[in-house]
Amino acid sequence: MTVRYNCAKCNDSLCMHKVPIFSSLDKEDLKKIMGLIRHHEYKKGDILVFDGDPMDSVVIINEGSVKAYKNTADGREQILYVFSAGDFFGEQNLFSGQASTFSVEALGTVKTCNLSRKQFQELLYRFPDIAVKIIDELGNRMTRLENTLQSIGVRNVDNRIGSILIEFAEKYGSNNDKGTIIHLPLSREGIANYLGIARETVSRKFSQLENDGIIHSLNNREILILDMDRIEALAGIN
Amino acid sequence: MTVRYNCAKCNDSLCMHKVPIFSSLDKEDLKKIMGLIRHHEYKKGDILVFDGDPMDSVVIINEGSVKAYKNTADGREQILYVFSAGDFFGEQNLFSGQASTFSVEALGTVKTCNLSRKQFQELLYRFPDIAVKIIDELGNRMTRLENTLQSIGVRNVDNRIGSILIEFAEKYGSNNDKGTIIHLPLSREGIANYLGIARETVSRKFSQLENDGIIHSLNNREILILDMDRIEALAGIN
DNA sequence: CGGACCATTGATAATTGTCAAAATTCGTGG
DNA sequence: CCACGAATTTTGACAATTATCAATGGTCCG
Repeated sequence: MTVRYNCAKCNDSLCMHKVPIFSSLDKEDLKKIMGLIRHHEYKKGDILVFDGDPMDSVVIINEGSVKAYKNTADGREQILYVFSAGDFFGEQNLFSGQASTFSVEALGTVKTCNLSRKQFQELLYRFPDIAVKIIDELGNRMTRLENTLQSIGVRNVDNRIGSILIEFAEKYGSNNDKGTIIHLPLSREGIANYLGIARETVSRKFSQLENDGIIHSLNNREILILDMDRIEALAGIN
Repeated sequence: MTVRYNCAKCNDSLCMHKVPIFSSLDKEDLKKIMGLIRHHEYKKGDILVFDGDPMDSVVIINEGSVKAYKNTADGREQILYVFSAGDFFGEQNLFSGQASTFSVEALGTVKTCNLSRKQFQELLYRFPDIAVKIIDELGNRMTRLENTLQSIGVRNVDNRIGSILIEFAEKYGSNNDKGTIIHLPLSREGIANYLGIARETVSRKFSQLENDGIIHSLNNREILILDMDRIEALAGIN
């Protein structure tokens, strides 16, 4: 289920390098930290953390992506974040030692770098810049969460669909002579659970966009954005 | 509109004392910080910060409460937080120097302690404990935001009404031989904008709860919870 | 006391959720 | 590489919920 592995890329400092919170450190310092890291590999569907589990380490995504979500008693799922390479989680409960407030599941093959809580704390005291970077990153994440909350709270379904397409285009899109191809990290159901709507509604809205010539669905995981301007209009000015 | 005032309570260190992020400092350090603080007073309806304004200071609520919210282009409002005494905001943009990502409005008479961004940064480097406290507090706030997101995303309106009553009971409630009296910080419209539903729906749900003998509305800003168990059942187990 | 503001109620319409079935896509094994 | 079964997605019909509009009633504060 979870596999320890030796990451060649990590050994030459590359993996940590692309993690923003460590970006201010020099090669020497990075090497020291490197020794503290435990690598793990997960495959699609593996659960990295269960909501309510004690968190004893900070997990940095090195490759692949994961969803962080909460379940209601009756089984409905709300996705809070989609984390990709360079993102981290588990820092919330770093000092209080509280249990995780969400579950985390691999959306495909995922490689992580794990630092124990204690080691991470020591780093914070040794390198004050890291603490500052973390506050900064938490601020960014909070801003994203606030935007999602606004989106679900007051914006209509068309707006939300538009917004998620723009978000995914920026994170998972590649340009092409026809438009932008997005490799979706989530299934239709995942998108629905991210936007707080029903799976079928996502299908219907996508079909409608396809009829209007705004997008073209290549397969279940890839869509081509033909008219980004109209997607932006759909999302509403943010 | 905004008044500078001299806070007797602050001068004997009490105001800072109840701010969690400064709680680890001793009296001497507190006194030094005290000198850096600028006090402001606002009255109901005053806007402390506009969404998009540059933020040059961290604001700590000393008395009263405020709402932090975002507006869509068509004027709909989503309330993100209700901050009360001891809470702070403006730290998100501390290092990046970014503009505020929400507006903040006084819900009644509000007194604040303001620290300039530069002064606050210096404090962080001088007292590493403060940085740790802030990361901790940001973690808490994020957890609250995640819960709100889940609530609006997947929980039905009854659940949300139950949840907000519990939240307000904890923060603004006082016990009584009949039950718990809540002094609501928000109007019906405010509650609606916090829960992502229409004003009229809040009225209807409250009326229904009153008919069922679960609550009793004393006036526009005070309700008496008669049966907390059934409120908890309404909210669903969290 | 009066006027402004806020809250409630009713009727209706619009949107989305739910359930069921068909169609498509995906992945595995031959 | 194809075929098959499983999983996912799409579509349709209908029901349920909530938003909206409009009018009335209540509350607060000078």
